[in-house]
Amino acid sequence: MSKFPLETIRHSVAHLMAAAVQDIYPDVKFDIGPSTANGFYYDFDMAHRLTPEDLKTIENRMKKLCNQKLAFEQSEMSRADAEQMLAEKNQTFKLERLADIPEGDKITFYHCGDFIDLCRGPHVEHTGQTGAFKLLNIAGSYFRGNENNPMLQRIYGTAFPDKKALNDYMRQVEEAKKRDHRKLGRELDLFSFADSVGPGLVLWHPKGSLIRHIFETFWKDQHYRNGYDLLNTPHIGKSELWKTSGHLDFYSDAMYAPMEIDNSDYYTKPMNCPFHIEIYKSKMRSYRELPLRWAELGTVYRYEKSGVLHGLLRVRGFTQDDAHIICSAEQVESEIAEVLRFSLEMWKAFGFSEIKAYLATRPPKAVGEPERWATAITSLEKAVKAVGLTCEVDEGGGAFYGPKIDLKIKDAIGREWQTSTIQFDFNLPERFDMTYVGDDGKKHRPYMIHRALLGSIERFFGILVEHYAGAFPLWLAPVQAVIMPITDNQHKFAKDVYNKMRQRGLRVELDSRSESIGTKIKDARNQRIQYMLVIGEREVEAGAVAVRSRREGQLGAIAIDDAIAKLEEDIVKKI
RNA sequence: GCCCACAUAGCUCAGUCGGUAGAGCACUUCCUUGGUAAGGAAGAGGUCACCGGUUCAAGUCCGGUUGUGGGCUCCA
Repeated sequence: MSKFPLETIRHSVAHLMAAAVQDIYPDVKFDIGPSTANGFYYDFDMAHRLTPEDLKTIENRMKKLCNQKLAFEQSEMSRADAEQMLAEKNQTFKLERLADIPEGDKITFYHCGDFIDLCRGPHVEHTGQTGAFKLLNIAGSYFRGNENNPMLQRIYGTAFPDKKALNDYMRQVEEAKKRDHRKLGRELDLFSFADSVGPGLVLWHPKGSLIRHIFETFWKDQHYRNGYDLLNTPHIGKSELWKTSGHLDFYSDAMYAPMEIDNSDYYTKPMNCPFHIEIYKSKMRSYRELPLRWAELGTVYRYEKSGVLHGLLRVRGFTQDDAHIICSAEQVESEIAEVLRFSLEMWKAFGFSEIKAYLATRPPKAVGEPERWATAITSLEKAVKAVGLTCEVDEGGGAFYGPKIDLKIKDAIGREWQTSTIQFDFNLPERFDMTYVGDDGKKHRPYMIHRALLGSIERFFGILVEHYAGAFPLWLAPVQAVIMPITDNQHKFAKDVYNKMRQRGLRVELDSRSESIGTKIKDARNQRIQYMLVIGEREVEAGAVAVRSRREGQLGAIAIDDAIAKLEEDIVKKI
């Protein structure tokens, strides 16, 4: 064990890496090199374009510096001296960073061999104490994260107190790679993309479509039971609709170009809200109708920048599990609480129970009366407390049109995903002049809440694949059982079992290939099939199947009806 | 969109110094009829992402385009 905190080790290794880079590329200009949740990085600017092979070279140089046990020494400097030194070294990025340090704060440098860095520390004592480290990859990164600034070269790495901890981490990274939904999507034949169709446009294969169908049906059913009504709206709408909604003014960069039909411009929808609002406006509304809870699995298209597309997690055509709640001021609080309760219930059904809330409040530039914001934020806070969620507050982080709560869920290997969002909208009710008649006979402006629980079906599906590592619980599995006759003599019996199970609505396959039972088992395992039903001479005689379960292993011969009952029980229990 | 890398059979990948394409798995056919993670043989499968350039000759070198990956930025 090291006597230094992990962040100190990682930050020191970042310096060590910078020292090695300076040795090899003397013209390098430095930006910053902090520790991160999983390691560290350092940003450089230099003439040489780094390649993956360079990482080995840099790593070797780092190891040499480790052996020299060079001390990390702190020194303090006046602002003027610091400026002069950095200017002499032509460290322009460091000069800007120096200017960020508030007047009156101490200005400290750390020396390590020939490398000097503006840094508040702390560091380990010498380069022999830097633990076990590894450089991982090279990336581009804008100075200060601003795309108008020059792009720097970033090297990511990680470090741990000892070799074992590093190896454990690398194994965990491997595990995450094994679960990658893009890899599993191909192996399990769930979905694909085609160059000829276009980037970010998902092709759902039969098995992926089946899983999707199963949870969409569940979603619709749950919504109906929980007081929602279901809507269907078109995929395109006229420009005047998007002008009224403000999308053309504020969001057109992310919209697909219009198509002209009968002298009107039609746009594919980037959001469902305007259509739901038009349904609201199709007749005069009374306070007696409120709250309205309208849900739709609405497919939208957005022009996401090419560099951000990522498997199913970031696409250009996707289906939001959208809903809009239109209600009066008095109803806001209970409606929000109900949405949160419903979200948690939904996530639990899909095997997620660790959930955190993030509340975002009024930004400097915002629409809507301050009292409305205050009401909304108070009701969000109360609702989070009522369901017992831990909550972080992002002051001023809300959208200009209203405050929001986002939920983050933790998956099977501890990664957090931002999924559900519950947002107030003080903008669209104004723009579309939504009203209802109150008990006073006067027109009132309703509150409008957007919410998506799963986020997008595509993204949710990707998360689900990685959460279960492709081994879906029985109620979601596209294939619940494979029936495997050992020889051709059992084919007729196997076919009967297959028909019987299929008639019961079980999703079964019959593997009648002329392959060994070992091969059939191997293939079914690779497909993450939960139940393998082997039929040999003995089973035919007994009217049974030899059950092998993904979770429970060999269960021996079980009578057909009992096996069916067992599967049906698992489906109900959602395991 | 920006930086860097990559693109060879359905998949995973070889392909040396520029000389006209390879393996394993998958697929098809035949043999095999077996007891819980790979039985055997044969066959078919390629505009080496696309467009252009250099060259007697390009999968290989150069430029562009498209797509993918790792990041950045973005996600009112």
